[in-house]
Amino acid sequence: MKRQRMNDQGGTVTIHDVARHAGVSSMTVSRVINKNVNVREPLREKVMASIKALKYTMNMAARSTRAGMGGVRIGVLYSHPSASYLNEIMLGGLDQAARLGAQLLLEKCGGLQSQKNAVNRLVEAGVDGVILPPPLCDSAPTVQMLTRVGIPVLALATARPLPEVSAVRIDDFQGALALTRHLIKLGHKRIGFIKGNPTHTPTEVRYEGFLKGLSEAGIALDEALVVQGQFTYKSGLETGRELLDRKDPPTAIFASNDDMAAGVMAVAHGLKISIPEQLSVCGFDDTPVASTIWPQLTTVHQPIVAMGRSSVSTIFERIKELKSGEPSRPAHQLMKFTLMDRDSTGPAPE
Amino acid sequence: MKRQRMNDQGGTVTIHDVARHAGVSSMTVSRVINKNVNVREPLREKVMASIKALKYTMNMAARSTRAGMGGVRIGVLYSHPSASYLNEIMLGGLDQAARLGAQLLLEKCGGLQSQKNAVNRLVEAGVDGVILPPPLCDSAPTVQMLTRVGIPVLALATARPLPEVSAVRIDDFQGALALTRHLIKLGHKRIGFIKGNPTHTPTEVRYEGFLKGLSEAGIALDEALVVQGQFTYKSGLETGRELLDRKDPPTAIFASNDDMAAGVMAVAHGLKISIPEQLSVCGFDDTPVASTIWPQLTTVHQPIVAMGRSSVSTIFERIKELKSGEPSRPAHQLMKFTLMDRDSTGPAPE
DNA sequence: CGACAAAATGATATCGATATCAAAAATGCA
DNA sequence: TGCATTTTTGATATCGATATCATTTTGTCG
Repeated sequence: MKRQRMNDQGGTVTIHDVARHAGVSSMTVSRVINKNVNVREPLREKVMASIKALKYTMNMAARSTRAGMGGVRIGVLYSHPSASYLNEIMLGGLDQAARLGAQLLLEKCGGLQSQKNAVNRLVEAGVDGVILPPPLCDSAPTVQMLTRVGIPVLALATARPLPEVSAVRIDDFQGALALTRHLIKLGHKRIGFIKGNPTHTPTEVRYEGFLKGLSEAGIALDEALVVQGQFTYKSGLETGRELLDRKDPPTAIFASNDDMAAGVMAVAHGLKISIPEQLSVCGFDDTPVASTIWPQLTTVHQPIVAMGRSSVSTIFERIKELKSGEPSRPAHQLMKFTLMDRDSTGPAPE
Repeated sequence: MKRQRMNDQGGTVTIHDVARHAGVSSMTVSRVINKNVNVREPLREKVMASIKALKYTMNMAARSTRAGMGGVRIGVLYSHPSASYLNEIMLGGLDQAARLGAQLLLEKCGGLQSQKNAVNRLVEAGVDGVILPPPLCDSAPTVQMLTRVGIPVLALATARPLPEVSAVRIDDFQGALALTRHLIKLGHKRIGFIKGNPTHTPTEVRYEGFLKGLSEAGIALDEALVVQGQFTYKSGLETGRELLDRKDPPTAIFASNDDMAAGVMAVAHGLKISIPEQLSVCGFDDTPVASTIWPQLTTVHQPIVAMGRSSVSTIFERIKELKSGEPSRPAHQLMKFTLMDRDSTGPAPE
C-alpha cells in the first residue's frame, strides 16, 4: 500500500518539510520567510538553518493562489513594435508578473481607430490595469478611454507624465545634462545635436538637458549644429551626413537615441572618420545596438528591464487598492539612469 | 455579519462561477478548458457560452499549484551576454515558465573555471534542469558536469546537438541554403561569404548550406570571396572593407549573422555604395538590429522567443519524466525558420 | 506573587484548479 | 429487453502557502 508522492522522490521541498525539519509549525516558517516580526530569534535561526539545509525555495504559484490576487490581469498596449525595447519591458514585466501571480496581456495597435479597438479588446478581456510603453504613454485619447471606464493606467518611460496616470521613468533632463557635461569635460566645444521624433515627450526634455549643459559651461548654442531626427537609424544616417559634410564639422555628436547614433557612426565609418579620435558620438537609452556596434557607444543607460518590473508592481498595487475599495492616487517612480562611458567618446581633437 | 470576498467586488471569475452559471460541476468546466474529449457537445457549448459570458480566464497560479509541478526550478546558464538574444530567449522562457508554474534561475559565467562555479551554484540552488543558450550549448565539459549529477540539459540553438542532451533549434543548413538560393535567383554570381566564429557550431553548418546553394546552381566557389569573421559587428566592418576594397568586389555579401551584416552595411554606406542597387547584403538570425538599420536587412528569422518557450516546455517534460521515475530520452525539436526578404537585397547589377 | 495584557506559536480553513474515484447515463450485444 | 461495458458527469481530497483565530508563552506591574 505504498502511496509515494512526488515529495518522496527527491522532488520539491515545501514549507511543511521545513517545518517538520525544524520542529515548528508551517505558519512559523511562513512568518520567517515573510520577515514577519513576531518570531523570536532562536526559532527564526532554527528555521533559517532548516531552509538552508533543505534548499527550500518558495513555490510562488501556491503563494499567489492563496493571496487571492492570482487573477489580476494587466494589459500592455503598444503601438510601435521596436522589438528590443518592448522585449526588455516584457522581460521585466513577465518576471514580476510571475512573482505576483498576475497575468500579462499583450495588445498591439496602430492608428487612433485601431487604438480604440485595442482598448476595447483589453476591456473585453477584463484587464484590471494597463501599462503604456512609449510612445503611447503620452497619448491623451488612449489614457482617457481607459480612465473613463475606471481602469488605472501606467505610463512607462514618458518624460512628462499626464496628471491622472501613474508613471515609471528616468529623468531625461538629468541624463542629457550628464552626457553633455561628459562631452564638455572631454574638451568638446562644437557639439552637434540630433533631436528625436517631435511627438515623443523625451525629445524636448533631452534637448533641454543639452542646452542646460552648454549654458552652464558658458558655451553659446550654434543652431546650425542642431538638426531634426526621427529616432530612427535612417534619420541618423541622413542627419549624420548633414553634420559631417559641413566645412567646419562638430568634434562630437549627441544623438537623442542609440539608433540615430548608430546611423551617425555608420556614416563616419564610411567617411573614414575615426571614432573617437576624430569624432565623439553618444546616444541615449543603451539599447542592445549600443554594445553591438564598434566602437561601443557611450550612452545613458535606462534600466528598462527594471522599469518593466517596476511598472507591473506599481500598477498591481494600484489595482489592489482599487479592489479593496481604497481611494487610489497615481504613483510616480523615478528610476536611476547610468552614464555608460564606453569607447565612442574621447578627448576633443586639437 | 458580512463576509465579502474579492469575488463579490467585481473581481476574479473562477471556474466555480462558470460552473454555477452553466449549471454543471466545476470538473466539467475544467475538462472543457483542457480540451478533454469526454464532454458531450451540448454541455461543452453551454460551458463555452458561460465562459464567454463571464469573461473567464484561468488562474495559472492555481493550476500549477495543483499540478504539483509548481516547485520546478530551471536554470539558464549563459556566458556571452549578447543582450538582445538572451532577452528574447528569456522572454519566451519566462512566459512559458509562468504558464507551467516553474521558476527560472539565471546564472552567468565566463571561462571554464567560472563555468564550474556556475554549475555548482545552480546545483546548490537545486535546479531540476538546465537550459544552455549559445555558445554554451556546445560546451562538452559543461554538459558533462550537469549530466554527471543527473540533471537534464537542453541545448538551445546549437547546430549539432551533443547526443545526450535535448535540443531546440532551427535547421541552419536549410536556412543558409534558402538565403543563398534567394541571392542566386536575384542574379548574383559573385557572392562574398563571411564566416562566423569558428568555435560555434552554426558557423560551419551555415557555410555548408552556402556551398550547397552554389553547387546546385553550378557556380564555382571563389575562395577569395570567403573571409573569416567572428560574429561581431567589428569583424563585419573589417571583413566587409576587405571584400569591398577588391578590384572586382562581389555583388552580394552573405554574412553569417546580422551583426556582421550591419558592419558590412556601415562600410558600404561609407564608400557610398548604395544598397541594394550596387550591393546586396544579407545576414542571419533576424536580431533587432536587422530591422533597426537602413535599409532593413534580408535575413533568416530564428523564432527565438518561441524557441525560449519551447526550451522550457521541453526540459519541463523531461524533468516530469525523471521525477515520475520514467526513463527519459533526450527530445529534439526543430523549429521553422522564415526567410525575411527585406530591402538590403535586390537584383544583381549588370 | 498573581493576574492580565501582549507577544509568540499553532490549528484549521481557504484560495482556484485538478486528480481520483464514485455515480449516473449511454451504449453494445445477446 | 436485460445486463455488461463504456462514456460522461459529479463529489471530494489535494497541491503549497497564508489569513484567521485559538492557544500558549512571556512580560509587566500592582
